[in-house]
Amino acid sequence: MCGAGAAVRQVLAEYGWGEELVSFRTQLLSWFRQARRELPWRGVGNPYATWVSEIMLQQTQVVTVIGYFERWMEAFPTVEALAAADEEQVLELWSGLGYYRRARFLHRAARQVVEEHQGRIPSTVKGLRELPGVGPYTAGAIASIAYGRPAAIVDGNVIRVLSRVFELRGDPRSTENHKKHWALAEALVDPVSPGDFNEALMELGSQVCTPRSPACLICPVREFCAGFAGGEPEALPEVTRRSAPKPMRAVAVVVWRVGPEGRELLVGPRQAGGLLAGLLEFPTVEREGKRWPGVGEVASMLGIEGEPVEVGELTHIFSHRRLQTRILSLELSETPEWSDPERWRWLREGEVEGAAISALTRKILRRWVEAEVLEA
DNA sequence: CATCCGTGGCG
DNA sequence: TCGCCAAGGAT
Repeated sequence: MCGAGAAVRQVLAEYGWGEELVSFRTQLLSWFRQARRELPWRGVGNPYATWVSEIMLQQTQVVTVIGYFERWMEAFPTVEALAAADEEQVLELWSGLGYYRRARFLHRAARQVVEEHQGRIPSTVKGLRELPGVGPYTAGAIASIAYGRPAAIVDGNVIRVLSRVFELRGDPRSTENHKKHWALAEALVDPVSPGDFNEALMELGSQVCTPRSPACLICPVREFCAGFAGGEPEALPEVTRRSAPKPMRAVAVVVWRVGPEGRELLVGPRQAGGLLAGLLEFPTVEREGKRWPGVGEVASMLGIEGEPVEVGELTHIFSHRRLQTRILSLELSETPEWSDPERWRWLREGEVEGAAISALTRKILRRWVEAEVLEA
C-alpha cells in the first residue's frame, strides 16, 4: 500500500476507526447523490464558475449567492471578461453581497490568471493559493470540485460535522483542533470522487447536521457519529462567544439638486482600506463610540452651507460594528465650490440603486425617497 | 494569533 | 431585540 493510505489509517485509528472509512464514504456519497440541490454552479464543468461561486460563498449562504452568481456570470462569462472589466463595474455586481474585498481580490486574481497563466485557472492547491482571496478552503474546493483532485476542505459545515462525528471538544479555531480537522478531512476525502465527497460533507452540514437542532434521525452517517452516540450532538462544536459589535455614530446628508432629467444625488467613494472601502456613499461623517458628529462637520467637509432637513435615523449592524446613522436631506439650488471637488459626483436618482453602494447606503436611499415622496 | 471585513435570516 | 451563524482570507 502507499504511504498516504497508511497515514490515513493512522489518523483515523486514533479515533477507533478501521473499516468504517469505506462505509462512511459510500453512505455519504449515496445520500448526496439523491439529496443534492440543483445549483447554478453545480455540474457546469467550468473552473471559472466554480471559482466565482466559491468566493461568493465565503461566509455567505447559498440562497443569497444564487442571484449574484447568475448576474455575475451574465456580465463576466469568462475570466478574460472579468479581467477586462473596471473595478467600479465589478463592485456594482457585488453591491449588497458584503465583504467587498472578495470582489477586488477576485478581479485582481482574474488579471493575474490572464497575464501569468494564459487564462487557465490553476488546478493544484499550491497554484490556486497563489491567487489573492484563495485560502486553504477555497483552493481545496476548486481543486476537488472543478478538477477532481483529492484535496481536502474544512469550512464551517465540515468543522461542525467532524466535531460531532469524532466528538472533538474545545474551541474548533484553536491551533490544535484546527490541525485535527484538516487531518481528518484529508483522511476522509474520497480519492475517486473528491469533489462530490466535499460537497456532500458541506451539504450534510447545511441540510442535516445543522447548528441548533441536527436531524440525526435522517442522517446517513449517524451510525459513525460519536456525538450522536453521546446524546448531545447539538452541544458540538464548542464555539466561543463572539464579542458584541462596538457602537458607532454617523450623520449622512443626501445632497440633491434638480437637473434636466430630474433629481440628482451627490455621492463619493469611501476611503480605501477600511469598512466598505471604495464603495460610493452619500457625504457622511462617522465616528467610533456613542457621541453624534455635529451637522456642521458634514457641511464643512463638503464646503457648503444650507439648512438640512432631518429625514430619519436607522441602525445598521456590521460584523463587528453597530452603526446608528442620522439621515439629513439638503437641496442645493446652485452648485457650490466644493472643498474637495475631485471626490464628489452627481448621479441621477434612478442610477443610485444600481451603483457600487453598500446595503447601508441603499437603506439610506430608500428612507430618503420615502421622506421626499411624503413631502412632495 | 486576534482582529478586521457585510449581510440577511432565524429562533 | 438580540445573538448566532453562513461554502473564509488577509494582515
